[in-house]
Amino acid sequence: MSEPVPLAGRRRVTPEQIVDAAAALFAREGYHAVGTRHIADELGIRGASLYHHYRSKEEILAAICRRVTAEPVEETLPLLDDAGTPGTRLAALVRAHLHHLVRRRVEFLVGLQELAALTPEHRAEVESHRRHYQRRVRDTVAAGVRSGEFTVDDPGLAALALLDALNGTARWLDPDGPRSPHAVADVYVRMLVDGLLGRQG
Amino acid sequence: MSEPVPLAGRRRVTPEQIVDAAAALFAREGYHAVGTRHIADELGIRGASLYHHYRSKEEILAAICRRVTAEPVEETLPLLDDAGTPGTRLAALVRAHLHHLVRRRVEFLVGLQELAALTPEHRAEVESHRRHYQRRVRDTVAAGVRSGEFTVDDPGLAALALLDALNGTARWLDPDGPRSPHAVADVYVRMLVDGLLGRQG
DNA sequence: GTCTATATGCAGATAGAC
DNA sequence: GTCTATCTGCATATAGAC
Repeated sequence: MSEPVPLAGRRRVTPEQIVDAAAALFAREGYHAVGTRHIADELGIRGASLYHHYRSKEEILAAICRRVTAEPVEETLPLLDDAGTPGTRLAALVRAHLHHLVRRRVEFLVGLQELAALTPEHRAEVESHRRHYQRRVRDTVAAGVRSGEFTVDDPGLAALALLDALNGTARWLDPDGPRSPHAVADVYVRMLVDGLLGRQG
Repeated sequence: MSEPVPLAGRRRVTPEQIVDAAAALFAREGYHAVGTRHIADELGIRGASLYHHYRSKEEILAAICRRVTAEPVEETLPLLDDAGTPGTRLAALVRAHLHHLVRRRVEFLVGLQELAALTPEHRAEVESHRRHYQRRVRDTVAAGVRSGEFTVDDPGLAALALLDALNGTARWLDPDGPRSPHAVADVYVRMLVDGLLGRQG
């Protein structure tokens, strides 16, 4: 998130600040509803100045999406290679996944909703990362089924349901709300790993 | 869905056909990415002719959203008033909810993603229906907890997780794919009602 | 109920000064 | 690295003929 963005005044901006400001606007109003001038206003610069940092508005969107698809693969997925049973490893993934969703909430919403606005190349990149993530979760669920730790019928569907439940939190989980993300994570581990996946013991 | 829409040629259209065509386009490309001419092209009429049926593009969007928020409240929610335990009633709701998602798939995706494009009045209407639906599910979960049928810690979070898992299917469930919606519903009832909610017995 | 023609405004993007 | 000025095109919506 870098730092808070001023509302007006002439200044120098970084590519990071542009991505932050654009992500917040895209998440709230939608990519196509937000003009380049709108992004620039938020940063206190003129629309033309954006093009010194990015070659097009779509490149800004792609930067947002890249941030939010590469990170989980690089930072969260390795938890599935740690020691422990599939159940303990997936419990760790659930917590880390929710942590990531809170940290990158607006970027995540943009990446989820604005896929259609990406060029085919950029979209393919995002979808490839997402499929990879989903496949690793599914394989871990399947390992737990084989070892007898889980009791689901279809590891593929279970992985989809688990990830959809996790990702859905981005729409309503408020870090400053009554339920802290940490408390939600505790409940979700029980509901999803113990409940949905049917962890025994 | 009424009937298939021709690709070109001069014809008379109904408000239903406009909504169908617009919903498909909005779901695929996003509300703001689709022009009124684009919708008209799909129907084989001119852009101006749309304004005989709807006063604005946003009214078309509102009609799509109304269709997909009123229906579940009127058709699916009554299942929670039937006889049976909270578990059997929620199992029926899961099946009906998935059935609705398949039948109104594109409209549902639009209603989920384009809330920000609605006028405040139309958005309030949609959100009110949605909150009502969620509240009824939560209350039924809570009833099951009180009766000892379910074992979740937080009925509110459980309802959210359950609905997020259900709604997520709209993004990937393909009626013509390898898993039939009916088969998916069977698995989801087991995972969500027996698993996530911890139904005993 | 659809058409042609058009009003009006803003979109993304570029050129070149400072 | 940001600015002013501007290009070009398409957006939503309306007026009035058929």
